[in-house]
Amino acid sequence: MSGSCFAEKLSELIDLTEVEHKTLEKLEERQRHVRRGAVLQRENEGGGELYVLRKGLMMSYVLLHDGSRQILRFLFPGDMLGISSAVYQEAPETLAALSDCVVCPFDRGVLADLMREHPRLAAMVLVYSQIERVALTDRLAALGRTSAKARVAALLLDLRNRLRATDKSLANVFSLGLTQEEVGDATGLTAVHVNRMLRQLEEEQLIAREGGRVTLLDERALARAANYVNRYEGLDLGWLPKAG
Amino acid sequence: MSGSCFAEKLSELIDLTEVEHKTLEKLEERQRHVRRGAVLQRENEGGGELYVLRKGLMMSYVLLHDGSRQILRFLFPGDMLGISSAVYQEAPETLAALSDCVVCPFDRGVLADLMREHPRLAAMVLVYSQIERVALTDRLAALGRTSAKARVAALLLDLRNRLRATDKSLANVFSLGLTQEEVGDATGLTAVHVNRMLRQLEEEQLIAREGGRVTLLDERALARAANYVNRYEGLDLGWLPKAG
DNA sequence: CGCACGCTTGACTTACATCAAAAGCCGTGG
DNA sequence: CCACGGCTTTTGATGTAAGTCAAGCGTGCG
Repeated sequence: MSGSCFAEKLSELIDLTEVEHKTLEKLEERQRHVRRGAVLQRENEGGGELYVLRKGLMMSYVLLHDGSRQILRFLFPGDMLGISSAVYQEAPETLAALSDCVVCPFDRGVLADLMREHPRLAAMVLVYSQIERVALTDRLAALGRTSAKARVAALLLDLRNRLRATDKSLANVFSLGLTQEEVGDATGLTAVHVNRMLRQLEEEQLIAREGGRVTLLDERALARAANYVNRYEGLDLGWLPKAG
Repeated sequence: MSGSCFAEKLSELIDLTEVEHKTLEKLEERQRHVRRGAVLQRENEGGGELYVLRKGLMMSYVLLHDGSRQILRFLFPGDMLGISSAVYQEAPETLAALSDCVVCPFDRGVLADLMREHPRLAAMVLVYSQIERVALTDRLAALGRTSAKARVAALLLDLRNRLRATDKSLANVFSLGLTQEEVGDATGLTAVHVNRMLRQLEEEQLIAREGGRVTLLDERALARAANYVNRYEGLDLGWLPKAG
């Protein structure tokens, strides 16, 4: 087992060579602990570093002029953070920790080195950036065209699926680790309405709740109600450049 | 001037070498004409090819179970299309032409070659994919947290700015080339409500309209109302691998 | 010419927001 | 160990932005 979280994630899709492993370990040489609630990078500030998230749950969000917040994405162990901020002089989004986290900061130059020396890894960075793109378009469609209930259901399904990516043993029960306010900021709803939607899902026997833990009782029906597609399946990587 | 649309777009950000130019021309060796309304690639179908859009206006969209449509993105000359579809066995989105278009199809293998032999171009593909990512998150925030009027205003501003990227002479007047239904499908609104918002923007002297042409009368106020940020500025490319 | 499609406008409905208040829960300090 | 203050969660009453339905109009095109 490698010392790199990112490598571990890549290993699910391709077989890494020894050299590739070594290269990826360079991304995670340094470590930094981030307290729950702390901000790793603030919107409109410069000097964006890149990170690999090693442990914990984070989110990225933007604030609008009226003070409202839109959560753009939840971040899980193995995810690479701050690529978009690295491309801009000023970060387009804030990165904040939802639980105590461990991140590995690395320099943009290291990414450049990686792209120069390891085309296949460069291609994989592009692949993940496309997976994320598709996840964003799914959410865009959800916000633009689906009901409040569907959006909440989709969020529950997606969180569970992404948690499961790091913890295979995870079944239908999990603690979502978000306040209803945060669920609202992710789905474009108010906390009050999120509460009502959760209760409705509960009444319809689609989920159960007790003390912050959620159980998905009827995953099939939930996915139907949410227009949900699991985007972590169905990839095609046959075209990648050869290793080495 | 190069024969490649994509190269032309890249040239705005970096100075391409002779060899890089040659490489990019390979992406646009073949040409295909696409009629207004025609579909280049359909959601959930396989065999996704990649394209560079050379001429015209296209869009990508998804259809939901209830038949409603969410337009994800408008595509302009110089844009690379179908990267996300190339990563999946089945295309996650439909590509359709809003006007008569010319596209240049190329194989995923060509992209792999490019990434292997030209790290700097590979990095630029990643950069554009991040610019697009940020554009999507801006739209996500708009759909989740802003009013109908703001969303319509943001769409008008963005269309004008992106049109101007291909035609520098474009000022404040342009024909948007979209039906109000399409504007609605992009902003998560109904055609009827789009109409009302346009009229309101007109009444407030923010825009003027006549026969499909729109004039932005007060760009500053419009941007403020829309929470709009132009994402085609403020890039930082100092970290790119060296050419060659 | 006439038909289809897009635009416009009005009347009415509805999903979600807002406002408000009470009750649980959780860490902190006396 | 308990009391307190500050978050969350929950629920009800009311408001409103945007959707739905419907009809009339202009216009380009077969």
